Amino acid sequence: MKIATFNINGIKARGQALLDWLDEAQPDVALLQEIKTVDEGFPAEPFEDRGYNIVTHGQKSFNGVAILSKLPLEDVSRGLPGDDGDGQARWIEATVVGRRALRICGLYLPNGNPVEFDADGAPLAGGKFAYKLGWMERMRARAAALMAAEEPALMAGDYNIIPQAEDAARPEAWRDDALFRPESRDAYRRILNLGFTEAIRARDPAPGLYSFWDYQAGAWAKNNGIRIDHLLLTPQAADLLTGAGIDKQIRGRDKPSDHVPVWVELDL
DNA sequence: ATGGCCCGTTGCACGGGA
Repeated sequence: MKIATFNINGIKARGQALLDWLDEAQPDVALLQEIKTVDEGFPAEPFEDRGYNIVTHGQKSFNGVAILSKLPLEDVSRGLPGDDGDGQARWIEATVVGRRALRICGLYLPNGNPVEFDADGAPLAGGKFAYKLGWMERMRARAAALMAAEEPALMAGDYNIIPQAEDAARPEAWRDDALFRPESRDAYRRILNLGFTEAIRARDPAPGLYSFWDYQAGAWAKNNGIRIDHLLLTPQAADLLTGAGIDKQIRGRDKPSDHVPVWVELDL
């Protein structure tokens, strides 16, 4: 089973590019981020024509996540638990059943910029950096529950986290950015350290693997990229891992997203 | 060396992204 994550930066602007990639890559499951539409605005027909079931958790203009799956999706859950007042659509879960069941979480982790602190040196309450860190603590709680279930599960999406310096072409340029700040990377590692396997690094420890290139300043032409889209697997899912990759070539096409798809193959 | 983009909005500049 091939499972991919792809921040498409707007389903309305990226529909055809997404269809082209689906036709080539043939993922069984695609986790989408930044659909940037309400649920009713998702253009479902061409995806359903290709045999995909679709579940969405959208909102107007910003954010929004979705799951496309050639297998039936069961027990769909929308929103990250832990804050009923959080109106941002950044988390969706479902179970897909192949030879055995796999719980899948699609996520769009907050960017977190600008990084702001109060007079005591704590992340400024109400600010975007504090929202990011709070969201990650809520995610850690959900991740711990997945781990405790001792079943095949994965959490994949746009993490907006550069895990290590080798995940950026120019790490010094990101030093004070919310994607690379020590607080952000520590929060990511607290999740990882629950026992998850990050698929790309598990398969290929080489530096220079990226999943995002900014639209500005010729970043793609210079290969000035960062790796911020990740797939984290529980041990029971990691045992099934047979392949992982990044579809980098997508970034060189007309009207691309600034992210590219990242995928795993699981033997189930 | 520097700066360069793109998406959605009941838009016509701006917020948000990373």
